[in-house]
Amino acid sequence: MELQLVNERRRPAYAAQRLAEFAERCRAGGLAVTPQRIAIIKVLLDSAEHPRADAICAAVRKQHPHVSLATVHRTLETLCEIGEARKVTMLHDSARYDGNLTPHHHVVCIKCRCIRDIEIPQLDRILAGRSELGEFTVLGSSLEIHALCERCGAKAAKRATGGVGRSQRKQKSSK
Amino acid sequence: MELQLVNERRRPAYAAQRLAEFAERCRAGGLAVTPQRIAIIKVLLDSAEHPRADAICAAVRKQHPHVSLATVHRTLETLCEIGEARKVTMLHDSARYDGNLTPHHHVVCIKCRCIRDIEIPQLDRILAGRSELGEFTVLGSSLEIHALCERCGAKAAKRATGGVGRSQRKQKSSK
DNA sequence: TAACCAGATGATAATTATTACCATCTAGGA
DNA sequence: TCCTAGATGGTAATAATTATCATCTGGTTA
Repeated sequence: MELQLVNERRRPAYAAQRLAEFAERCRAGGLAVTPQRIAIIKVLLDSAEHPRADAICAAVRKQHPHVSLATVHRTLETLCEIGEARKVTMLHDSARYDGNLTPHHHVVCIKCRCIRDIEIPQLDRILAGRSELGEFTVLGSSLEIHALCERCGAKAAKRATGGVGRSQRKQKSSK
Repeated sequence: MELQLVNERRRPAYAAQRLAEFAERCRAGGLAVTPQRIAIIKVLLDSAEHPRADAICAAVRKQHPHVSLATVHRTLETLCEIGEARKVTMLHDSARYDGNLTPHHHVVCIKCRCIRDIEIPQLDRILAGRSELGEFTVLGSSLEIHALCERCGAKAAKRATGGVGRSQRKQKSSK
């Protein structure tokens, strides 16, 4: 299977392009274009580290020392909501455990966060043949499929048809 | 690609088997076999919910009302270390963000938790063709490859050869 | 251009999950 | 049966995130 580390040399051009489009995309998503948001997306686009909120905040503060950590947290979530960023750690809220040791993967409902096991023997076979990846020594892997479960899908469909038309972005997942 | 939800009917037999082997496996892993550990693995094996520590604790307390939540947290981590359980949320400690919106996946070092992007166009193509999975509506997916980065792999190798031979289980990741 | 206001921010308190600590207990070997 | 390394319970401490709220400002409208 074709499988390779992303070339870091592509980053500057990609970041520049995304930054150029950022203001327009904010407006499209119904967001004000603030200096904080621009500073935060800039740091994120320039980083290869998949950083945490505190690291982004520290980097932003080099230019804008007044920025609040709460703003950074809020902004990152907001950017994810309008699709300008992606949270790598979908289920980071709390640790979840699995007693099933047989090779398997997971489907996760993005709303209620229920998880079910899935089997993909073909994928397991392909990955079992890989022991290194660039400078990394491969130990294992796990595919996480993001989905809506039956119940949450039904709710979303009902809201879409019978809804009162209020801003969709406001809907928070019911933890 | 073969890809299906795991059949829940298999669980009872699997759980019984694992439970029967549990004491022996604890000893093999250098762990005492305590009533708490047995109660915790039993709850975990009987659950399809990929539960959190507090849910496991609540279930355990139905039989052993005295069990501490701290013990449940510790035990779950310990079970993962000897390979009797698996943490679904490898990177749950804190949220990590990514500004790269092009389809890609991640390699994660299990020691230092550094993350690098990888591309697997073939996998993306396969998954893009899937819009439902049992009762789930598929939205996206993310493969997480667990690995050792160059630096951490080198450290581990040095410890293995020149080490003082103390219990490997004790080594905690340096956050 | 000026005035307005919904939404954004900063500062800080509150919450939540997890880990640290330590006195006590116990599994399992001598 | 005795002993001790390791396990546990109870609780304090920590760390990440979210909530709250007074203030501010981007962007629309008059």
